[in-house]
Amino acid sequence: MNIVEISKVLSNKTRVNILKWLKNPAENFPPHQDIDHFDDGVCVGYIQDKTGLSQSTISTYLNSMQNAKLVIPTRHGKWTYYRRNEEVIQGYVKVLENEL
Amino acid sequence: MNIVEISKVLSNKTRVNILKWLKNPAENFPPHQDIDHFDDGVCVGYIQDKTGLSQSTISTYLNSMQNAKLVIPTRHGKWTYYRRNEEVIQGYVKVLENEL
DNA sequence: TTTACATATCTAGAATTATAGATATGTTTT
DNA sequence: AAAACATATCTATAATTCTAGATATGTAAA
Repeated sequence: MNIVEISKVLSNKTRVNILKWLKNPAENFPPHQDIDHFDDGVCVGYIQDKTGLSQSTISTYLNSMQNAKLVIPTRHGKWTYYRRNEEVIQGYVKVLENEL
Repeated sequence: MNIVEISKVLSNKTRVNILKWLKNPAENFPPHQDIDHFDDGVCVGYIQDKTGLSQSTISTYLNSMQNAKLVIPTRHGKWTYYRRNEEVIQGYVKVLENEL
């Protein structure tokens, strides 16, 4: 749980939005075809479409979010699905509450 | 209350430390001479000494923290004292709790 | 009213982050 | 096995942040 590293992730509007969108995938993304639920999160392509940024940029963003343990990737066939890591996200808020 | 702007402040170890130190000035800084309490916070010089960074850097940091409304400056003679803005700090944690 | 002092602002170079095109990797389909 | 597809990584440039020295401003002391 690294305040500085997580704050760096949150210091970008798009990355904050991605986290928010992932709270409610069904509301923010089209349904997946190969998988009829969002249990493992949302595929990179949908996230990219929603942001309008390039594929490599979004992949880089998701990688930094994964390094900070804010999201968890799961591979299904050729897709990678990302979902929130609620434990870490809530833990971060708690740490701020206590330490900040 | 801007998540991105405040996160930028928190994405630097020194700035996070300054906020933490200001929670308990009497424990983290020497007593002031012109003022015998810490009601208005801590003067820039003490903060600078504690960090070991240059005067201009600390002044810049404090300015960014003030812009984000995380700290409140008060001038006494030739000194400027900075204290935490608890309302905004707690408010930020609440916003994260709800929105993130 | 100079001088000294505390802090703020200006300026500039170094370091980091943002962003995307090109390419690589792994998977599925044909 | 080749082609198509989704994502990751590499490479490079633009933009931003970091940091400090120099300078300016405001206040107090001599």
